[in-house]
Amino acid sequence: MFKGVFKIDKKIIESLDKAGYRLTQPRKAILEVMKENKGQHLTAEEVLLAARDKAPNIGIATVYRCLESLTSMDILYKTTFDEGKYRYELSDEEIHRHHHVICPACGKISEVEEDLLCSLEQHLEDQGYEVVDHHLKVYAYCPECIPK
Amino acid sequence: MFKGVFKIDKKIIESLDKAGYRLTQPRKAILEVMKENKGQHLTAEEVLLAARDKAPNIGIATVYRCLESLTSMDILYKTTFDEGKYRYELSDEEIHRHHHVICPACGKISEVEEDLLCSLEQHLEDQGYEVVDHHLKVYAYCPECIPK
DNA sequence: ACTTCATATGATAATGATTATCATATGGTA
DNA sequence: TACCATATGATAATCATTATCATATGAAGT
Ligand SMILES: [Mn+2]
Ligand SMILES: [Mn+2]
Ligand SMILES: [Zn+2]
Ligand SMILES: [Zn+2]
Repeated sequence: MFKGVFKIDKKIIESLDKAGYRLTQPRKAILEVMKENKGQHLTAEEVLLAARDKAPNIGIATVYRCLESLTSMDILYKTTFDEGKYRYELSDEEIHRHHHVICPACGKISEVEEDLLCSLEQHLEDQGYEVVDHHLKVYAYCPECIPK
Repeated sequence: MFKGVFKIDKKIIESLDKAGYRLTQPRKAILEVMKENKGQHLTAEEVLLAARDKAPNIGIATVYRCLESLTSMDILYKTTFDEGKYRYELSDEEIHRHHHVICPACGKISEVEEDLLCSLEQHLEDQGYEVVDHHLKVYAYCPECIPK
């Protein structure tokens, strides 16, 4: 098993191990970057720049590959705010993915931790679906931007 | 005002006129294509191919421009199913945008017309937000794909 | 119908994000 | 410490979308 690992959650280390991934320098750097930026939504380019402080030779291809595999094991969330590129953030601990509220005026992104989709999910289950995940973006003027 | 226009909803024609857009052959072709494919989600490329039957010389740049302006006046919805490209469909008549249910097994996309986000929207309004729109994708095994 | 001209178009180049390739490096195991 | 499958970094390739620009075309007015 991996040794000499600090800064990174044991649970994540175990997931990597279980999936047969090595804990390489680039992966360690990226995981640290994502942890240090909890609550933010970073592009691959932003991750690359931040990760270079920890692993100076890391390349963009590695960043993409790593973000992709971490996403596939639910360690990261991959989202888009319709800018033509993806953004990544550390997954929630809980089962339910949080929602995003985007202000059309100032562009600020807020998070909604509450699920509040029960009626929708119940509706689907009544029809024989089995819900596994969801992505909800709400466009809403934030309190500071409400047009008077 | 425009004359000799069949096949396209009067409401849409009026929106175009109000916004100062001309009713050109390419725009007519694209609107017809979108209407003929109601309920489907088309890529720019797919729209191009279908529109060529009606306007043989239409180019991809025009398709992108047109889809963009129609989206900006809410005649079309622009969505993505995380394939690295956008898809377009004719807007709903009602105020509320429908939701998408994507089956992780077969990839089928179903639509949910019911809103069912009342509690979520109420929650936001209680905090001073003013909701204007939302995009909801639910990932759910469809009845045919429920793993036994 | 004919003229006008601002808007729209089509061909094509440019951009930007992501993915593929491949020779080299490295992590975990024995 | 040696081994070798996995991972990496440099770089080219791909693919969707946007920008450019010379030409065409709608709507309005005659
Ligand atoms: Mn978030
Ligand atoms: Mn739809
Ligand atoms: Zn705001
Ligand atoms: Zn299915």
